[in-house]
Amino acid sequence: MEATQTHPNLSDAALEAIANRFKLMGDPTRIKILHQLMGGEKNVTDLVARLGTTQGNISKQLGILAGGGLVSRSRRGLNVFYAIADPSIVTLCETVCANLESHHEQKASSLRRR
Amino acid sequence: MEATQTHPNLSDAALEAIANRFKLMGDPTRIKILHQLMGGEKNVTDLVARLGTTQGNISKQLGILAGGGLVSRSRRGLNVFYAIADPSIVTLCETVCANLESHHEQKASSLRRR
DNA sequence: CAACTATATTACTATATAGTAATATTTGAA
DNA sequence: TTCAAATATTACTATATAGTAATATAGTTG
Repeated sequence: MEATQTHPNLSDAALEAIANRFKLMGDPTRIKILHQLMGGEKNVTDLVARLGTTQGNISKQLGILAGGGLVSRSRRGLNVFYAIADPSIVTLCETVCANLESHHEQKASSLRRR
Repeated sequence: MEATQTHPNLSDAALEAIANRFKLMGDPTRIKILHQLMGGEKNVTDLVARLGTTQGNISKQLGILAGGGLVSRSRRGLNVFYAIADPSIVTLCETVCANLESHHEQKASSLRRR
């Protein structure tokens, strides 16, 4: 017998759900939206002003994020405010971030080579 | 003055790097490969047997993962063994996993509605 | 109501890429 | 060498989707 596994054994369906979550976060515009929302809820116009793309595209990407349950939507008058619906998003970004930072020196030195 | 921010302020380049990491993990086949590698290093033939796709595709996806620094490659004789090069991958999957699980009851009950 | 603002949707284009089949390369053994 | 096994690469197809421009819808105000 081997040592007990330290990682969960996941079904294909579970793995596909996981991949889908990452996919939602795997687009620059959507990550930038999420990053803005980490500073608090924002309406569409605000996001359009902060990011460099069209209103239609922001609405579209927000729709995709909302569809995946990553952000919540709440209308107040003319405005629709979006907010991060799942705090684990922040954790995920922090984890990746920490990792990218720790590879910086390494990457810089590899660029220095030759 | 507002309270100090609890989230990092990231450059566009950093956000794009983060998105790229998520993108690499945002494909079912690649996540399944990573999941297999969580059980220990595997060679290509082994992965082909475990997952349902062609050898060429597995090699291709492994190349993409290796290019992104997510897996390492080491040849031993005729075999090439791949292993997870970045333990944070496991953390990321666990974080998503925990979250999907906590939404199960909720999702099930919403299906039950009507 | 009409006019206006904010957001969503539609139709479209262009691009990226997952998957496949076939072939090439690499390595070890006879 | 020649052969066989394992892996990588190439050329291709089909599909998904990010982005855009234009239009539609929803809500507000006069």
